[in-house]
Amino acid sequence: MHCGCVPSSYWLPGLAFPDWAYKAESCPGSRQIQLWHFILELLQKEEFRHVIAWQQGEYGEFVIKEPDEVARLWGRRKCKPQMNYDKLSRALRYYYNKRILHKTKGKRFTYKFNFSKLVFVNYPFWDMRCPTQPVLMGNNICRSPVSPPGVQRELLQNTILAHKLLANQLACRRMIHSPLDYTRCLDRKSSSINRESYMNSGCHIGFHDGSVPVPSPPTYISPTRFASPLSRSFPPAPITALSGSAEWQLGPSPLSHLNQSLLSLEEPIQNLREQGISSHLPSRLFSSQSLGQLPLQSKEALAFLPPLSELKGQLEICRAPSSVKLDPDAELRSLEQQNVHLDFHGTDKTPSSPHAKQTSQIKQPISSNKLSAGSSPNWLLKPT
DNA sequence: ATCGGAAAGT
DNA sequence: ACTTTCCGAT
Repeated sequence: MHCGCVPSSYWLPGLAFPDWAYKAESCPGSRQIQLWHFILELLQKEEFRHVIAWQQGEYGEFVIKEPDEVARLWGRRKCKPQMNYDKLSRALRYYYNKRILHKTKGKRFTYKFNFSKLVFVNYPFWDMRCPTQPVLMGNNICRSPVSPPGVQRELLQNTILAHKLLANQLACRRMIHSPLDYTRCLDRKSSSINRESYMNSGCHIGFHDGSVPVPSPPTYISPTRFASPLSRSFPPAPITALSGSAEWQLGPSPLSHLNQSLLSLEEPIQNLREQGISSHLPSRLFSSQSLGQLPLQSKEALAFLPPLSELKGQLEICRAPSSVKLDPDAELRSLEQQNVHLDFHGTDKTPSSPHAKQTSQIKQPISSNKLSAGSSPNWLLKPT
């Protein structure tokens, strides 16, 4: 990776890293690559399979097959010729407390990523096709016939966390910029976007089509409040509701945060429906109650988000003033009372009436539980 | 091999 | 902050 501070994220087939993860030594001002980025990078490349590889069957677990070689590669990258596995492993051990990695006890040179942490701060969209090799989801989110046999809990959790992240990002409308804005800011400094903060934001969301790397992701959501990849607190700050002028303070619990993020998503989604451009939108918001034994609060409600291809439009709508007022308390109560299930297939071909209240979306439970444990959810299928 | 304290480096 | 370096303990 060169280091001309290029706008694009670094795109490998299936995995994007934020730019700052690829700072080269000669690029002043940007960050050094971190070891776990480097590890992920190696894991992603075929040519290092014999050196380091994902452990089949255990999501996020990897084996360092040739410790000395990995250390050598790491030392080369960091210009530390004296690097060895003893030192490298010390660095890995520092990740334990940061919840980035943990050791798989009893297995030599085997570690495991805590992806649930990583995902929602850095990798918002993971493909669910390959349980052991996380892949960025993109435009194909609605195209691929994705129905992993027995979706692993962590993957599902990651996806949910990713949705949390995006929900929160959507809620932070003032932090969202279009790629157009960004292109402009590359050419001139007159843009309102601070380029440096953009580059350091650490969370560029983009597309890839599933088979070839996309040179330039068409959509960015950035900068985010999650500038630090390891920022402890999620969410770190109050979000701003999209709907009205009222600022919703985050409650103390993740549940209330999530509900608020969910609620703030409802209106833009509803608006999209009313404009008849909702082909990819979820027809329901759902709660993880329908998701089996996820290690999540059972009442956590989630928004099934549209593909990124519609995000921009959605964001435009986010900026539009709203006539509909949300009542957070009432919505929260409603969510708690209702066991709302997700209807994966039901495309809302018929746009809701322009005067429909968005509360109607979440007050209609779907009878079948389509994400019960053990089933093969096809919630990434494009509704046609 | 693995762990984690300590200190020093960037 | 994130290692790198060193090292005694397990």
